[in-house]
Formats: sequence, C-alpha cells, structure tokens
Amino acid sequence: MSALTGKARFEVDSVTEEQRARRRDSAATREALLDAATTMFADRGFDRTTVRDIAKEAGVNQALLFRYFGSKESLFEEAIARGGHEQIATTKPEVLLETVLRNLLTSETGGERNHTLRVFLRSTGSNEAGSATRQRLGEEYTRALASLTGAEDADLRADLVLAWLVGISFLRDITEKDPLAGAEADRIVKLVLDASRTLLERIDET
Amino acid sequence: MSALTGKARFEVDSVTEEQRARRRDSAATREALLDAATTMFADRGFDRTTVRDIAKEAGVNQALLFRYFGSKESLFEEAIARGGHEQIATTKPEVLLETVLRNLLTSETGGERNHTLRVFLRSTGSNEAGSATRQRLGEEYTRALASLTGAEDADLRADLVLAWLVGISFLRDITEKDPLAGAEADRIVKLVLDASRTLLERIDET
DNA sequence: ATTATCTATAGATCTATAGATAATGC
DNA sequence: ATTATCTATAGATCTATAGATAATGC
Repeated sequence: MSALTGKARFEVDSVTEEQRARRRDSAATREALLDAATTMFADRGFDRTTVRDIAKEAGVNQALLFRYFGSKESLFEEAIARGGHEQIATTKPEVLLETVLRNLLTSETGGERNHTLRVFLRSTGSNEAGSATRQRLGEEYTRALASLTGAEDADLRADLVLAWLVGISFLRDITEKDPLAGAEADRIVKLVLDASRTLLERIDET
Repeated sequence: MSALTGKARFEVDSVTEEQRARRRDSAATREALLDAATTMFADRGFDRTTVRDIAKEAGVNQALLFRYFGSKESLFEEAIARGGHEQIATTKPEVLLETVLRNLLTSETGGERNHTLRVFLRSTGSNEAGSATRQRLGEEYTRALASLTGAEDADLRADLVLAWLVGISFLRDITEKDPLAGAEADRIVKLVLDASRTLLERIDET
C-alpha cells in the first residue's frame, strides 16, 4: 500500500515494476518500512507488531529493517517523531485543537490521516521504547495549545486539553466504545470545543 | 506484597508462617494471584507482564496461575472486571466523577487505590484480551455518568467525560507528562469539574 | 485419599545477526 | 566493485502442560 503501491498503478509496467523488478533503492525501502511501521504501530501497538509484519506490509525483506533502523525500537522512535512534528509545524495553534480532533474523528479510510496520536496511544505497553520521543512530542502539543490561553497555568490547561484528545482517541479507536465511537464528528467537535473553551478561557478566582 | 504480606508482619511466626510454611489455601493463593495481577497489569500492561512475574509477586508457583485461572487472558479479564464493578457499585453517581478523578490523581503509594482505570488503559496493546470485559466496564461508567445530565445525548456526553478521565490517567501515569503529572490534585479537580459541568449541563441549540 | 504445590520441559514466538546472493554504477 | 537484498539460524523469551511431590482432612 502507501506511496509506492499507489504510484505503481499509474505506471506502465506497474505489476512488474513494483512487485517483481522494483528498482533497488535504499531510500525508498527505508521509507516503505517507515510508512508500514507507522500504520501498524498505530493499529496494533508496539508489542503486538512484529518486525516480520512490518517488513511484509512494506514488501521488503525482514533483515532490511535492521540494516536501515538498527532495531525495532529505533524504528518506532522515528515513526512517532515524524508524524507529530509534521502536524504541529504545519497547523496554526488557533485551529490545532479542531484539526487534531477532526483528524482523529475522521474515518480511517482517509489516506491523509495522521496516525501520530494513535501511535502515541498504542505504545502504552512499552515503557522504555520511545519514551523520550513521546515526551518531546507531548511538549510540542502543549506549547501550541497553551498559546490559546492567557491563564497563569496555561501549560496545565493545555495538558488537560491534550489529555482529552488522547482519551477520545482511546475510547473511539481502541475500545470502540459506543456511543462515542459511532457518534457524528460534528457533534463531538461542538461539545469538546465548547467545554475546552470553558477550560481555556475561564480565568477566575481559585 | 499486598494483603498477605502485610498481615504477616503482625503475626507471631511471621516469617515462617508467611514464607516457609504458609498454610495451603487455594482461595488465598487465587486471591494473591489476582491482587498481584491487578497491580502488575496496571503498572506494565498485559503484554509486558509475564505469568512468571505475577506468580513471583504473589509468592506462588507459576503453574498455579494456570490451575486457578486457566490462562493469562482469563486472569486479566477477572482482574479488570473486579475493580471496576466494585468502584461503580459503591459510589454514588453525583460523586463518581470526582471520586474516580481523585483516585486517579492520588499518589500511587496509597494502598487503597483502585487501579481499574489504569488496567483499562494499559491493556491497550492487546486487542482481544478482555475486549468484552472492557466494553462492559465502559458501559457501566457511562451509565453512571449519564445520570448526571438531562441532555438528549446524555450517553455521548458521559462518554466524553470518561474519555477525559482516561486521557488524564494516560498522560499522568503512563507518559508522566509535566506539568500535568506534577500538578496538585485539587487544582486539576477544579479545572476538570468546571469544564465537565459545562459539558454536562449546557443544553442548548445545536 | 485428596488436592495444593512444584519440577521440568515442550512448543511456539520473536528479535537480531552472519554470511551468501544478485543487482546496480563505474 | 559496491551495496541492496535474501537465506538461514542463533539465542532469548514466554505460555502452557504433564506428571511428580507433599501437605492437608478424614
């Protein structure tokens, strides 16, 4: 799937080109592994995803994963880091909350979906793997969200908003809990944005 | 540790009684395994907790786990089911939100801490294990929380509150994200309860 | 005699590596 | 000649079971 497979469809010798005689290309192989890893880690988590699964999904020999990333953990860290930076860097703070939320709520078939928050979530079991990366990623989100409030404890409030996003993703994608899992995106966005506004904007006596 | 170890300290032949010649007692052994499992699953998740870890923590031979629970998965399901029912059944809806929240925020050393939500969280990676149990547990929380609002979409709003709790637990316990992880419980309770009230009580035009 | 507990191990994974093979670029 | 890719496998787990041992209750 992903980039390579998609592209192949528009090429002449598509089948041959892609599956049989794909040109040797270490960069493309690396990328394919990273793409496959991101998807699979998001879907099944770190522990439940084996290196053989990833290699198979990428259409690549399993030994190459170690050649290009050294270890499963390193691959994981690179996967989690990539998506997050991308999203935060390209989204204005004012719309970050709604963007992340909608991204999270949109049906999984959307090819452009950013899986970062789900990878973040799914990596729960593994304490060490990507811990530092996860820290860094969380800080970026917090900084961006904190810019939306003038409160003294802006960072704490931002963390609480981030926690909400994480929790929604958890119940919806992982537990698949109804009615949340089946609810309309617009409805959820409205409820969450309203309440978040209360959280971020109500600055009063303690 | 837990119940048995604690009790032993106050007994006369404590060391002998507990560690050497503990009376054979299948019920107590079962309970010790269940206690150890709850703690360890909450701390390390399903995949990262091995049956040998659990047995060791319980001070029991590893084969007994299979004798009394059949499989690691069954043990997991029993562990997750027990704590949740307990908490929901013994807490009035009006204070459930605050109770769960405070329980979640309170330092881990408190012996009376209910680990359910953390087990719930930590079991992320394992898709099948306890999936049905997790569903049921979620429904109980939702029903209790939904009784707090008269809104038409009460269940959805309740799910969003539950999602928030889950997310806070995730960032605080698992990611250990500051400032959330280090923040004072009272401060968090106030912020979350205020915003939750907005969510639950504001019933207006859509 | 019954049954709680322990020993030893089968069998199934999974990560990672060493070394062989084959496609590329000069 | 260089380097991307593949084969084969070592070595480390981990769950689960079969069967032996030993503490209890009658």
